[in-house]
Amino acid sequence: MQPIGFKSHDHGTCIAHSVTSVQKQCAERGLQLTHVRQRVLEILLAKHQAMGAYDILAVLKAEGFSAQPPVAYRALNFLVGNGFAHKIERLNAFVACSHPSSEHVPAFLICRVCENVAEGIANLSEDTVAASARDAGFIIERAVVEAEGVCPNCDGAQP
Amino acid sequence: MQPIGFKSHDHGTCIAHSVTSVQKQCAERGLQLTHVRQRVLEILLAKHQAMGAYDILAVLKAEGFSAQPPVAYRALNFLVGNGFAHKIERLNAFVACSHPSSEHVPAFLICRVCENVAEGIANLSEDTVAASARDAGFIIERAVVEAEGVCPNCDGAQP
DNA sequence: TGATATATGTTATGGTATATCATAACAAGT
DNA sequence: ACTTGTTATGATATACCATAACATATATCA
Repeated sequence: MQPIGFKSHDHGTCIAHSVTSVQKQCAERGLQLTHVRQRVLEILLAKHQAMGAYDILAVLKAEGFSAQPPVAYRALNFLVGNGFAHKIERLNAFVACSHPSSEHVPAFLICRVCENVAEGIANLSEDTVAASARDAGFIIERAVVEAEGVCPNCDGAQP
Repeated sequence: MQPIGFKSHDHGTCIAHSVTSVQKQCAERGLQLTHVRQRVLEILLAKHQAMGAYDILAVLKAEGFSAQPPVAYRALNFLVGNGFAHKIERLNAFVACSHPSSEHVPAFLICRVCENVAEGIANLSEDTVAASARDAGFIIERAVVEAEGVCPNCDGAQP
């Protein structure tokens, strides 16, 4: 599967499709995609840059939502916990999931110049990581790959 | 290569060997392994659990070092920047590197029960991650794998 | 309806990290 | 000796990230 995020595409339909997909999954799984939760998802979808909780909070505030930190964190925890968004630990920031319909190990390609983020999929089960874990008797429940580097748009433009 | 950290071993010699190795590398590479830096490395080596900067700071303080946050962060940045330690983003914490003599993509196996951490080595270049990056034209400069799960010592003991 | 669970509002606080400015220590050039 | 460059420390303040705790409201279902 291809990472998205470093190619131009139609954000409008991209956002609409993702929201529809998440709504459908919530309905199927008995999850409540409340107003705030959906709005936070949309805010994340509107960028391919990772957003900090306080950035999101600022947007919510401008729209008249209550804007104490827990409001953002609760919505983010809902989205992350159900696979609709991811937290990028390296940046203490969040992104909407690009592949929300399937279980996967996300691999983030983080451009250190423009700070855009693309999400790919890692296949750790065929990596030395899986062998290490097996040898050690360690059971992997969740995993993430975070790679920092330079995206094609910034390569050459800036060192 | 095997992860270490979930097997018992002789910490005393483990620490001594690591410190000697790092001292040697610093000498070769013209890096100054100052008193604080070495002490922080030793503090990290003394555990296989990740330590927060403020945990380290508390130890330093007890030993009479100056104990403002930048003291710990500067030493940690030196160690991380030169490959002698790693930061585990998921925990906002630091561990001494288990393979300080070679460039590698570290893969952390983090036990969510006992919070011990083992370090293995990932081979992303043969993972789908490398293909994704290549397709996207993204140049990976640094990467890390963080896996959360249950270690062999905790499996069965606690759900 | 009433009982239970889930979601939100709000205040306060805890934990992590860095910016900034000042100083020390030492090496190297003039 | 004097200046300059460089690297490491000391110290203060503040920015930034995240959650605890408790009250209130809304949904869901027996």
